[in-house]
Amino acid sequence: MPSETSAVRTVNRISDILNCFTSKQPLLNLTTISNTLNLPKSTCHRLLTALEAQGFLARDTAGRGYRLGYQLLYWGMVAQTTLDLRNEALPSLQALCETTGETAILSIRDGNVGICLAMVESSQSVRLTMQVGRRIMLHAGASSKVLWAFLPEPEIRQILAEIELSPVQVNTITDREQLLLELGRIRERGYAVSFEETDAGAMGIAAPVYDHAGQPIAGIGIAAPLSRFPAERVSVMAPAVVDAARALSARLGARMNG
Amino acid sequence: MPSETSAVRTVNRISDILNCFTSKQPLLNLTTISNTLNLPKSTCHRLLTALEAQGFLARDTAGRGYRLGYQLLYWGMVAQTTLDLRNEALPSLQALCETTGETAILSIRDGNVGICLAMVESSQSVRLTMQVGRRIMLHAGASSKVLWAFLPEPEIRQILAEIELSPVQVNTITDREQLLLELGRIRERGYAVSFEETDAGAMGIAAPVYDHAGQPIAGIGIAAPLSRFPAERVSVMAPAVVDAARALSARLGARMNG
DNA sequence: GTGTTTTGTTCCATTTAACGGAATGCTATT
DNA sequence: AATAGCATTCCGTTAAATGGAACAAAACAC
Repeated sequence: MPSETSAVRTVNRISDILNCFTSKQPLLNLTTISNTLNLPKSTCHRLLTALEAQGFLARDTAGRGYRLGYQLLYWGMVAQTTLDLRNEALPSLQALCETTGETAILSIRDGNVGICLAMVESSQSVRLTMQVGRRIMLHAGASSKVLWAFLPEPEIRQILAEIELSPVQVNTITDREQLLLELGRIRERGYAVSFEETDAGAMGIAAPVYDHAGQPIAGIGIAAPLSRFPAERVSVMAPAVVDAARALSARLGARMNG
Repeated sequence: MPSETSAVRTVNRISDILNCFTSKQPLLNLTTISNTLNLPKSTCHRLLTALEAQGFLARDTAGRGYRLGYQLLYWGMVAQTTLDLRNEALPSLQALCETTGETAILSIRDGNVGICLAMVESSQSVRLTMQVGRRIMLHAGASSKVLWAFLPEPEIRQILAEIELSPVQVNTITDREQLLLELGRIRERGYAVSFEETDAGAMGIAAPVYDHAGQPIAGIGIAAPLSRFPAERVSVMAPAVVDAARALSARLGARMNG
């Protein structure tokens, strides 16, 4: 599944190599990577050596394989601290977490994936967990759906055509028609809701955040265990989420119509 | 200052480009990068476009420039969760923070720079702050000095010859002879101490962590405001730091001599 | 310990993919 | 409308990356 569409092949290859590493597969050796990407061993070896020299990768202590390097840690840190959206959002998340008592999440769309940009965890012992930086699929979960429900129709159709609707949990929407209708409902309602679309025993509510140009650029929401959050409670808590999103939008310079 | 020594030029260039971005200079445009690296604009443009396509970089909302992309956030996250040293160290840091009441830091050496790998912040209102992933210079601060004080002599001399001893704070050691002597003192004492070498009004204590092969691979230490930590208190608190380092080493499979 | 397989590393002739100078296009700014 | 400061595209050239194959080093089996 090597990626295409890029002006410099080497960049794609590097990206492909880095994407071989996941939390579940943190340690890979030359042969594995070479096979996965259908890259000749010598080519792969040369790239890996170069990546290691620059700190993209590091050899495991025992020398048994490669892992992601500390340089990525550093760049990730710089990326994080320089995202002004994130900085602006932290107070809103904090407030949202306090008023609802649940984990508050800021998500953004990057192409056809969502990313958790920031998070404030509920202090309750039973709580939903997320990791900053984690990629999420656009079709499942309130924080994901809200990221594209408010885009212009053509863009929505474009994304809908491109993404894969793999089932994640019992209620994941896997039908394109259904999903399109759901996005419509989200627009009407002004916020997205999900029950067990991504995690068993979990639900979520999320509302869109707009930038100064009026473009939907992020989603702010909460995730809670079902046990504490029956469907009836959604309409009670949703306003808090919508308000938080609106407040953040305002802080980013968005002008609300009406 | 483009880096050399790597098998694939493109990898170096990518690394150089990414390193143009810092917390202080998060937003850069084509011309700036092109000038900084002495790279022809067209070449630079092609690379930037490719990097953007793969998520290494992202265009600023207003389209005025490039910033580090979310993909780096993701890779950074994966790197962080897969570093077993970090996972092993967190309990030690937590304990150290509790017994001393100060911010506890785990640092490692990556070539000629140190990196803050993990941190547990003191709950005191006046406290030292660090950021995970931040790069630190090897010659200033206890957590830095301890990273190479216990290396074999030739390696120490090698590093000493390569690094630049720029003054950071009032007490930063900027003389190579002095620094060599200081490293000797650290070896004798078994831990490193610093007073205002990196931050005004701050001090630090750090001890070496050894891996299963007996190699010094990390440093564990505390950083505190001077107001709370006069020189007399060092000898009282140092054992706690040394113990934490020793405990972590043991957990990593290091066998202590004696 | 010896043979065998697997994995990692180096070599080098070939060719393609990256290169970069120059021309063009696009926005702001005055 | 003119200018300046950028960003983008073009295309002939060439060096830089390529990858098959040979070699080396572990890891494994017996």
